[in-house]
Amino acid sequence: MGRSPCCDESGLKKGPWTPEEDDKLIKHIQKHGHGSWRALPKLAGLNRCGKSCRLRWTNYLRPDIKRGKFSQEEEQSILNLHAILGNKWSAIATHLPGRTDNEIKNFWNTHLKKKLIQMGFDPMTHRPRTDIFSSLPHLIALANLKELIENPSWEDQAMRFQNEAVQMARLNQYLQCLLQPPASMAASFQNNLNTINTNMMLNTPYLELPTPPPSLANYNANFQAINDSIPFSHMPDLQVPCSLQTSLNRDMVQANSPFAVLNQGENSTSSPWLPPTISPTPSPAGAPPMTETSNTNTGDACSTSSYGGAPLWSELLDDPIFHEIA
DNA sequence: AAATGTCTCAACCGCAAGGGT
DNA sequence: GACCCTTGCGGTTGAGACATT
Repeated sequence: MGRSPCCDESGLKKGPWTPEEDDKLIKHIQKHGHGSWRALPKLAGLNRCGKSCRLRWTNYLRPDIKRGKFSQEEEQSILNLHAILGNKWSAIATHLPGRTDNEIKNFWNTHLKKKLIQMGFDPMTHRPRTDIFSSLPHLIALANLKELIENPSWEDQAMRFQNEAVQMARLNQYLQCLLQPPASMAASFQNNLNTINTNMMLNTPYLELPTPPPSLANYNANFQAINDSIPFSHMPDLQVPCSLQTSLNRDMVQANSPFAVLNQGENSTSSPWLPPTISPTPSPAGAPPMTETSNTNTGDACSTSSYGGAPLWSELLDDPIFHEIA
């Protein structure tokens, strides 16, 4: 495994290490320490560059390296630390005894990053992605709602999430239709989406929340099971059903909704995503929050009445265009 | 069973920081 | 201050393993 030699200008060997080379390196370091990495290869009788030796030692041969799968706790730690430190792999590694920065980086790139993306989170900021197309996972969750309600078994849900890619394509198509003329329909959809998101998020006594359909309790339990199966408890809102919509809206509310005042009243200084005492990595300047875009597009001023309306789950699901495509 | 696609992760590359002269 | 050398870090690559068709 590993990268193949790309050049051999200096006559030094590159590429995967043999057991003999490993043995030489280990014995030399055990006896003399690594000293100058540049000088080490000659002293150890290795036809390698010092850099290669250092990498092999620090990432693979060091005796205190813990190998094998990452535990749930380690995974959780990486997520938490990455939310604070960003791609500072060496800094993250210092908090995970026995794990190397390279190993953590690989684990992040192959597992954790994908998970976050699938759940609609920006892997760099750990915040919900706010442009409409990158929020498709949120919408997919909505698209799954009806079937989830009718089909509460875990196996079926798992199957459905595996088909996410197909549904994303369909939903994309659906959105394309909606965002084209007639503008009234697009505006209606966007308005519905805003309202759905807000209703799902604002678990607050200040608002009159819509009454959920009777089968929603099943749905909530199912969603909880899904959330429980994915170790993202560092994001507090993932503990509740419809977490994806919830988090999306938290962003929305914090940014510019009329309910920002309510939100600030509870926790005026710290981000809900990060520990309060540590400054997060600044988010890159990105697209404006969803509501800003949508409000501009639809002319909806985010009035209080629009947030206190009837439940709109069914309105989305009953949309004939959605069913025509899906 | 073979072909093809996808995933994993060890190892490489280039750059930057820090220290010495 | 300028230059050189060494070390460390983060991004990327690609062979091999594994899964799917």
